Amino acid sequence: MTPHRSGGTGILQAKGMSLLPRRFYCAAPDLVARRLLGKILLSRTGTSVLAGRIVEVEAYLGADDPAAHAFSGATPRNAVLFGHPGHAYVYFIYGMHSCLNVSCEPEGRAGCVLLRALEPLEIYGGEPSSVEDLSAERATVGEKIMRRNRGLASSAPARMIASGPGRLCQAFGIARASHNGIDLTLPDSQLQIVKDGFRDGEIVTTPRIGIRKAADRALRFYLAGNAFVSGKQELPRTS
DNA sequence: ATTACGATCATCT
DNA sequence: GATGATCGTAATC
Repeated sequence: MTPHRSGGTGILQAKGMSLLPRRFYCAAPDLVARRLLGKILLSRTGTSVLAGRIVEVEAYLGADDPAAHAFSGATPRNAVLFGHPGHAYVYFIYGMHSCLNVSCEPEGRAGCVLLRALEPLEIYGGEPSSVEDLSAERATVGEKIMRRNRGLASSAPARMIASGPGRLCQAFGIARASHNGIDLTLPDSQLQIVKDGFRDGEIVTTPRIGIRKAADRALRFYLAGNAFVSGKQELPRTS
């Protein structure tokens, strides 16, 4: 049983998860990016909890990274990047898509991590009273909501839910107007990142996707072999 | 299987 | 007025 290669939607115990503290984010973006792999993004609304394991990220630096929004200095749009670490930076792009970043570095220094893909998870709040309790209705609510948010049929493969920065925002209902600037480290925050007992396997490093400037820098990171990473599937070698 | 393009808008030149 | 940290569909090989 290799958790990072789990082929489908997993069940997650709410117990045993702990909220990442501010200091987790107070470091260079490439370090924070690697450390975020395997952690869990939570969106808690009044009636539901959406959860996804972070399986793909990109680091964006500050003044020395031409591909970063912070490269040309602070503007109203990117102000969050220059504030305290551990906050959500949400921007709108291509006229259609929202993207979610997590700010890092101490206040005054810009830098962030773009979340590029999640493996959808189900949160189970209490002790399961039976196996049936887990496998039936309650255990599929989160994915149902994500599919509905994405306009996906129940027959669509699960990797269509959140394998891409725009997709994961749509699945979680994340937009700039409602989520930009949220502090991810507060116990009552709608958006949080937590750790559980998950251990990463191998991490793959590649150049970042879809950028023209600084396209050679290897600042994209993902969990090797994970089926929920964006882009075309890596086919297993047969020879 | 791979490539091309349209949608659609906040931000910056 | 152009561009982009994208995605889904259509066209082409």
